[in-house]
Amino acid sequence: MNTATENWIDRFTGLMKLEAGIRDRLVSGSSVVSLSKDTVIFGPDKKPEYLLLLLSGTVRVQQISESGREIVLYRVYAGESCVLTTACLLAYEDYSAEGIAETDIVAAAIPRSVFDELVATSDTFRQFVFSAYSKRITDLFLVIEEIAFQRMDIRLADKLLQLAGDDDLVVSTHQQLAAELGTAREVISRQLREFQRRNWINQSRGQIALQDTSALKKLSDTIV
Amino acid sequence: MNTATENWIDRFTGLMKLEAGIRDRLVSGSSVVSLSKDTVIFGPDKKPEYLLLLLSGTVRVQQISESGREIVLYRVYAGESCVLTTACLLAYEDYSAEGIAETDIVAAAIPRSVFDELVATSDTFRQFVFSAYSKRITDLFLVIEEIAFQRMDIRLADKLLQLAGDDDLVVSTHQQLAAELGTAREVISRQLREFQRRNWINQSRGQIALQDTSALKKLSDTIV
DNA sequence: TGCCCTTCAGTGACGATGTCACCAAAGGGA
DNA sequence: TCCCTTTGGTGACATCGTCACTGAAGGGCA
Repeated sequence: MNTATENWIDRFTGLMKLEAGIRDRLVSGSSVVSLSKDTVIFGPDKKPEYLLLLLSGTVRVQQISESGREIVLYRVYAGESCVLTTACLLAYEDYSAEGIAETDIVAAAIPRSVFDELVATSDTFRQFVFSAYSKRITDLFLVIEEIAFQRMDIRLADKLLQLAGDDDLVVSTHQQLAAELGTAREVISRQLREFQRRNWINQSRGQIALQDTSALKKLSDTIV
Repeated sequence: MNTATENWIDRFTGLMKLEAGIRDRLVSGSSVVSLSKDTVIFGPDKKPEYLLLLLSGTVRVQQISESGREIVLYRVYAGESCVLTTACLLAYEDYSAEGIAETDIVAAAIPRSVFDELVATSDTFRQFVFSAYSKRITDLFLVIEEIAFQRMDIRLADKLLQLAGDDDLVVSTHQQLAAELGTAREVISRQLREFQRRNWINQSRGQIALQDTSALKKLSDTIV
């Protein structure tokens, strides 16, 4: 194990202050794993056995309804933990959500037993875990509020800005954007056509170039 | 403290097997409180300071958007815990949800420090807490799926059956039902008129008598 | 008892969103 | 080059959300 992976703990702000003994236990009790893009990390047919702390890459957590429609619940970025899987570890009932590696990822995998031990012995670790829960649950509340009350044009403008890289380019099909927002492709196509008409974006097959991010930002900040 | 309140722990299936010492600590470190109907237990302006274990009554957890529209996220019933407030205790950021006593309630209140201590020292208690998290999070996933993908008539039929007492009577205004489902009063009024036309219900001011629960049940079981 | 006032429910019109059926264009592979 | 899959476009229509307004029900009070 090289220095880089030994020091992965420092990438997590909540863990930097971990007591030395606990820190060693965390390193010795976990392993650094690599997973390739599109790997299903957990899902209805795949119970998670580890708590993942993401060192690089992103994980997309989404839900698929019986009718086949999808919605993205949240994303886990590097430096964050896939903490809701700990709830899933206990498997109160079937988890209808699934987590997918959106890129190639590297993560520290903590087995259930070590997780348990650390929660019991370290205040700092416990604080880290509950704080991560808090963030996720708050995210879910925001998703509910958005779906229930927000207009689709505002949600789409917001999502485009979120997904755009530094080059103001969103690489995604209309269908994928529809799944992000839990709506139908046609709705996305219509909205994008309107954005295009206003010269806010420039569409081409499978990607959208943002031309006027300030206009999109203004729309996404609209309070209805 | 009388026998009834000393033995409240037995009302929680997850706590019945608690180790004797832990059990004593839980009883001595917490207090049984009574709160009257409509008390705001936690909310944007009121951080929770205790984990509540509900002995009797129900708590409604809802969210209010900036535009004033409401949606009910979930309910906590007797024998369950208001566990998401533990995440709120750490207050990652502002909690936009609020918890309201829907009836007069009696609950065991566990201070943060005791909660922390118990999570650290008892496997059983820790299991209880994470299991409760799991249930709540699963509930939130179901709410998201419903809002995003389910037809309103199906959701309303389902909600009427949930809210009806043994006498098949739902005491609620159209406005309150709209808040339950995160929609507008007019939508509820129109749906109820349709249910009435089919003789499934009988409306009067502020209450709805269910006439044909099997028809409502059949509708609510519809898979789209 | 009669009046007032608040709350609750009904309604039409219309815009926004979701669904369905179908078509057309783009691009990759044989 | 030709197919075939993926992607995106479109009209028609149903459902849902919003707005403005009306009227009915019931409680309080003189």
